[in-house]
Amino acid sequence: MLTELSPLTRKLSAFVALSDADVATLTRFDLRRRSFTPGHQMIHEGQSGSSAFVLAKGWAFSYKLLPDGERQIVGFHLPGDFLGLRSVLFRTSDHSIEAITRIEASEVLTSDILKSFAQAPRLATAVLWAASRDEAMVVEHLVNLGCRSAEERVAHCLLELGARLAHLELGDRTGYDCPLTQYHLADALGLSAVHVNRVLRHLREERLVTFQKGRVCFENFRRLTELAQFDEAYLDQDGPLLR
Amino acid sequence: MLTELSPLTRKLSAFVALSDADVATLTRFDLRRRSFTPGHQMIHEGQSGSSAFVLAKGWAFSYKLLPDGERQIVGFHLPGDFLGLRSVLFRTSDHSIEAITRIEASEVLTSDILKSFAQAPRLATAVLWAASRDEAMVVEHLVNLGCRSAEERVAHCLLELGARLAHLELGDRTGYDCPLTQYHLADALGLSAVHVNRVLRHLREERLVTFQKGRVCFENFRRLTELAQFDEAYLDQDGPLLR
DNA sequence: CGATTGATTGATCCCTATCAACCGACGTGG
DNA sequence: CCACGTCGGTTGATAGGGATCAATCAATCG
Repeated sequence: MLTELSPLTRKLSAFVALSDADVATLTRFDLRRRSFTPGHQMIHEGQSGSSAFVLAKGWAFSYKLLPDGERQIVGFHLPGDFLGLRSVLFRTSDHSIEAITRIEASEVLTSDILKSFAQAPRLATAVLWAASRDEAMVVEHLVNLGCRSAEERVAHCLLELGARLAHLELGDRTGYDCPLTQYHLADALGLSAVHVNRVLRHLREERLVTFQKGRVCFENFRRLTELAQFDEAYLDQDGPLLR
Repeated sequence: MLTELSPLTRKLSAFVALSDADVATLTRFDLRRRSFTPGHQMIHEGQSGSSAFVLAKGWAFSYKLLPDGERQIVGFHLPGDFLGLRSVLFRTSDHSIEAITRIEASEVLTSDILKSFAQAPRLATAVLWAASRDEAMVVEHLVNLGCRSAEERVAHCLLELGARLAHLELGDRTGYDCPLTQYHLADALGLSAVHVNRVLRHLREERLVTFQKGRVCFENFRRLTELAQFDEAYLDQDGPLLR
């Protein structure tokens, strides 16, 4: 059965045991299927009245631009992720989201979300949980920038993506396909692209990871995890709180 | 009337128009009043079964510790803030919270929260909104570390605290009382305490801000805002989405 | 085929960490 | 009441990590 559920349903089920009615409501989130080409701006900072999306296939990233042109990538988004929830709750979006690969996603209207909360309180809890999990990822990202060296940051980022993809069965401990450029990594990690390149070379020379031609290969998962002080606790919370 | 409402109620009212029943439910969050002394650990990372708090008076901060002893301060908390919501939703806390000043707070049990969601769906939406606002602050913090220089970071941090305190009428454009040490700033901004000191001296010499003896004084609010590229949009969202 | 995008490497510079020392304020205990 | 330890703030000297500037190269593409 699980294979027939949408990625979002699967994700939320990990938190609360959803009733059939809840699942039905969620299923309604999955109509209005759309697809986007690489580079498409799905959500614009400052835009009001934008809707949210549930990512079904492909990679995206959310970011903020500063007046001086600097770009900070806040996070990368993978299938199952809820995109632009904040843009809907606040009426005007405080960040932008861009497609990296070709993307398939379901558009979710503000009214869908608010109505479903009124009808299905368990679902509201589940969405709050999912939002909290996203916040936990941003927090870990913050720790990454605040406490770690360039090398540790790159390692941590590659490991986090690996762990998230593994949950989706899109990768394993040997590696995964990764459509990011070194510029993406640089803007996510607060480094220059030139330095990201050097760091990747060093990690390769140390036989820890390689990231070439769209593929990340873990050469020494153990040592890499130690180097990055990577602890995936923040990614998979232990089972349903609400039964 | 507003003055009789708890800080949390006031905050959530800014988003959804709460019914009397909702307000009553929230009022129940405000029993179990407790107080803590400076330095008290209100929430421990890794601890399970901890409860959440609504901060009524005083300052606190949440942080994460890395295995190597580095500390990243994730955010500072002011009256009205919901502390440890994530610790409750995930069963085990992924961060710690420590009191900076003497604190008064109301303890909120997990069961209170979950029950209230079932009874008052609007309230669930309001809490989700509040959580999203917190996430927006973490995101801005991330941008701070990723894109700004030491000087800009310090300026931005002092401005953000000023704006938040102004909303609470605990400060204005001239300045505010600030119980932070330079070590707090350092750990929040990914800098060394020594460097924070130098930056503060420089900002003082440039007649932009002073931070001495527990008081922040804005000397040139305009120029400081420009320097920090500070835009308070992420702090106050425009009025109720749900009426 | 020229143009663009992403990866790569080298040289140089500067911002910030680190180490070290010192000061004043405060609290505590002999 | 003074000695002492601690904590927060301050300043100086030095070192290093990462930015910046510049050039080259491979792959892709209209």
